[in-house]
Amino acid sequence: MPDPAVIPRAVIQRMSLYLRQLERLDRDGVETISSAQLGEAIGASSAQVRKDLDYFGQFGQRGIGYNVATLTRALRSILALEGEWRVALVGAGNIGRALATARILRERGFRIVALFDSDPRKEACTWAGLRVQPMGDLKRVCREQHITVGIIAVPSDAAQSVAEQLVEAGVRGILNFAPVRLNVPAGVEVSDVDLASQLQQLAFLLGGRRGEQHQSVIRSP
Amino acid sequence: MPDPAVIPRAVIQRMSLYLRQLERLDRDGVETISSAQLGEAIGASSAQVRKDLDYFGQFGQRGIGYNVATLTRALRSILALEGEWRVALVGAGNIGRALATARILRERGFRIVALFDSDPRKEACTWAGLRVQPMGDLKRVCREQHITVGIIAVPSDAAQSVAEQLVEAGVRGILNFAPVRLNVPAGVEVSDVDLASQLQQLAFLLGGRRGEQHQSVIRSP
DNA sequence: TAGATTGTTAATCGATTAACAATC
DNA sequence: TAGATTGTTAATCGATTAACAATC
Repeated sequence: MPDPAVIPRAVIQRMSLYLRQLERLDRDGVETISSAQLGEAIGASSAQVRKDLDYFGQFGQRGIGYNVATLTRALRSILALEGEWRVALVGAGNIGRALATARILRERGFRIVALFDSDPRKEACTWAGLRVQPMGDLKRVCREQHITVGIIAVPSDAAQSVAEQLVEAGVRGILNFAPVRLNVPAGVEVSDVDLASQLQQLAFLLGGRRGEQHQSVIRSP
Repeated sequence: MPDPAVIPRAVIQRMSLYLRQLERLDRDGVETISSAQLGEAIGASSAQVRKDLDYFGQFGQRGIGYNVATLTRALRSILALEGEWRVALVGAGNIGRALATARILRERGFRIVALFDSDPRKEACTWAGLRVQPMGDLKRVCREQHITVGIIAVPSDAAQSVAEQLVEAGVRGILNFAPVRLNVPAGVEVSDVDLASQLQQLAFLLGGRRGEQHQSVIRSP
């Protein structure tokens, strides 16, 4: 088992994918799975799976594989997903509404418990049973509600300020939809969702191909 | 200049971040930028910036730096962003509506030109001037409209089928919001948006810290 | 026992950083 | 010229894969 202090981001990312797969298997009543099968499901090699798990301990039985229920519980514990994370969502725009209404986050352990927007006209809105609150209340509400995760879904030029207010309010993890790099103090974690960047990467991979009529630039191979 | 056939995904990702920064600088009237400044802006080293650009050619002037306008145009061309990519959005749910209504994608070169949903009741809807169309029309419309990129915003169990229909309709790049791994033929590129996974990674990084009262699991250091 | 599969080390592969000659 | 900064190679670092003894 390697030094647990230095676990690569890529490993953590795969851990969450393993967990998702394991939860599915568990629901389907599968009892045992091998590293080869688990890897196959998420697009990794069996060696990769075993190495990843090795960062955290020994979970399998030689000759047999891994017990799905046991490993599921272990990964939930490792990823700190026992219990529920309480989330504040800032920005009552299109994305904000989609996230507040969607149940996928709740099902995976993240519960949005407060909405904020700087526009007073938005305060009339109630989404998924939550009233949109003014930014001035952010600090107090986050403290009262024991909120430790924030989602930033505001325009780019407001994002840094919102990040600072969230950190000031005790938030330690931020999911950021604004296409800017946030400056946060050490100990605060930021994860960016950058859809335009992802689409641009797709564009590169597709090269000049955009339908016969509209072809314009073709990368040399 | 290294072999251009094998460009790491990480390089492409940074290229799109460089471009975003350059577009901002260009708008602000900045004429020249060094690799150190450009790296600083996106959180990379100057060597990294120079190495990344080196995959595609020579764009700078020794002793001076890079001309912002020139480099911006070069990156747009490299990322195949001259002109507009035509996009089909499948799934008229929360996320679908947010994406259809948001203008950020359009501003960055991606135009949603058709919406689809399998639920006939959704066909009454018109978002951002686009009527929701039945899945049966997907193939015909994608062909007619020269659509080469698709966005999947449907429930997990429908995602693979939608992917297949999109590929069948000529789509070559897919942005996938469903938390499943899509199987697509070679030559089709998939980019996943997995918000729950991103939040779970944050949860791990935050360890057991979830507000004093609610602390439950703490990872050993 | 024989076959299967883990845990773990060593080898390989790839990506980042350091360094510096070229040159504006 | 002197200072700055690129383009590019070599050195370092880190992550993935291969291999295999341990063992169910």
